[in-house]
Amino acid sequence: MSAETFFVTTPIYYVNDAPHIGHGYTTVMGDIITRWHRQRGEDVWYLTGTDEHGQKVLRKAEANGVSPQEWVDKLVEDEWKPLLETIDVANDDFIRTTEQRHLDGSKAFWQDLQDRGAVYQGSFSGWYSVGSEEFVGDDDVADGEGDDEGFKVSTLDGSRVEHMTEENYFFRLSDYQQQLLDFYEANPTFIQPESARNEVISFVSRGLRDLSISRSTFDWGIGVPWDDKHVMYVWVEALLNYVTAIGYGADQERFEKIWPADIHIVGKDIARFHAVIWPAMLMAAGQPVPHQVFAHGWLLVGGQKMSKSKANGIRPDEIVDTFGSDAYRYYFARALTFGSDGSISWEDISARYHAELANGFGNLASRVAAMIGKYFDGTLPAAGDLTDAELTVIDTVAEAVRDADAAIEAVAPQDALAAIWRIVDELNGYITDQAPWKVAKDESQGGEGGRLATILHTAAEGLRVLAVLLNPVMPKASAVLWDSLGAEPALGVLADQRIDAVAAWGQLPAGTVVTKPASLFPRIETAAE
RNA sequence: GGCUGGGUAGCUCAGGUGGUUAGAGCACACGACUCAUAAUCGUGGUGUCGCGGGUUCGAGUCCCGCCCCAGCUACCA
Repeated sequence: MSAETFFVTTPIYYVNDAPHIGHGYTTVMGDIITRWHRQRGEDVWYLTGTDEHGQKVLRKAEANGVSPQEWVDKLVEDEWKPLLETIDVANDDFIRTTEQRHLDGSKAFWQDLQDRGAVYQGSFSGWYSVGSEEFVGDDDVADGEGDDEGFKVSTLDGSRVEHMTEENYFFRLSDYQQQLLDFYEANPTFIQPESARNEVISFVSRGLRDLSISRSTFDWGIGVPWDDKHVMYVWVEALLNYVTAIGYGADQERFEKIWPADIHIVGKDIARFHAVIWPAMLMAAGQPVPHQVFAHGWLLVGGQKMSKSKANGIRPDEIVDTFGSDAYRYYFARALTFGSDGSISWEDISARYHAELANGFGNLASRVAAMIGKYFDGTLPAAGDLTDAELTVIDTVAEAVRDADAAIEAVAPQDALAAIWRIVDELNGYITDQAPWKVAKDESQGGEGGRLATILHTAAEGLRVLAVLLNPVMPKASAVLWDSLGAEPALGVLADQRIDAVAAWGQLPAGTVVTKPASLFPRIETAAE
């Protein structure tokens, strides 16, 4: 058996357009899950990338008077890779489907399918739009009206369609219906959440048809290895990125170490490709199937699905420019139930930023550091005897850590953050109750091991835990906090702090240099709109 | 049409297998405090739980019917 690698993927994004907030959402969630697992000490690999073949890209490039390769190169460099910087994503790899490794790997995979008898040559017939030069799904065809009376038209663009038949290659998807159903039955968490699982099972139960997996009417794609008149159907080719990126057909040892994927994060619109076609292809190729496909919901703005055509999109860099990447990451993880549709709004982002990040967490870090500076000249004092108040803090922290970890295990980042925030609330309450500023007026309670020292040490320990737990979600602020606690010299690099060890109390040694950081989340007075 | 999910306080949402006066956060009001980012802490009200029936000692939670929203019902990705 292969060594365990926790392999997380996002879909590879179709480069037809510029990235929007939904792409950022998917990628951030994958990043949060990845970073958390990394801090559990697991061997983790996080893959994202771009899908660059297909007729739409070809036509877009032609319309812009450049070659498709030039077109995708520009989009990837100018739009897609910068997005990762913008939202502070630490992916381990970025695969482009125009890369040689993907070309080679895809051909190897196809050859394996062919060798195993999973592919045959047949004819595909369907409605073809001459105007847009592509096949149109049956559901997108309607009777024409007016000038198109008597003809069938595409409801997508109104162009006339005609029934056409094309020779191409087919994948024997129909052979896998029962295997898939058995697999879903035996692996209840393979497709999550339940709503997505229901739909997939319902779909497969109705029967599967073989899938045409090549095209011969254009050539912007990867050639079928034994027949260069055909290119691979872009969807099938795109799915292969998950294996071509990790050495399929080229580096067997590496491939076996990383594959299968532990979680494919996808939007619910593409759940079926990942939960039906993809495992069937892997079964056909004799490869293990992924552990889980997690389908997240839509982002709704004003109750409507966000889209460019509705002009209700909010650009990722717009949010990041105003609130920062940490707040972007926090907002999507905290405010939405991963897997369900959820409402977002600028007002809500701003409200949560101020209430939860600035007033709640940021101010907590600020007040603790300020008092250690004021009462102990910035040197963390040793705690004295613990009272029930401290024990309550310690218990709250331990329980929150357990709950947060369990929530990540269940792919519920919103619950993890809710659990972590119990620590923020507990600490703010604890400090107000203990009123160290009053204790400080009593000479007898000062000094190392005194009551004042105990309170501030406890608060600092709480912040230490928060920095560790929030690092996967808000790496920038967590790093600032870690630094302000003077934790690194004693405890090491923040990213190396383990989740399973974080709750152990008293890790910050006395004598640590605590400095008051610039505001973690300064209030945004100019929050317009 | 069929199937899936949802319709719960002003807003965003929790509410396994039915059980005391239906919850959280935000917002709002009042009070406390002053270490802190005019931050923090405490207290407080509000809900025809989509509509109409039914089962039950008892239903947001089960059954029937209906209304509304979203999605799926394969080759645009």
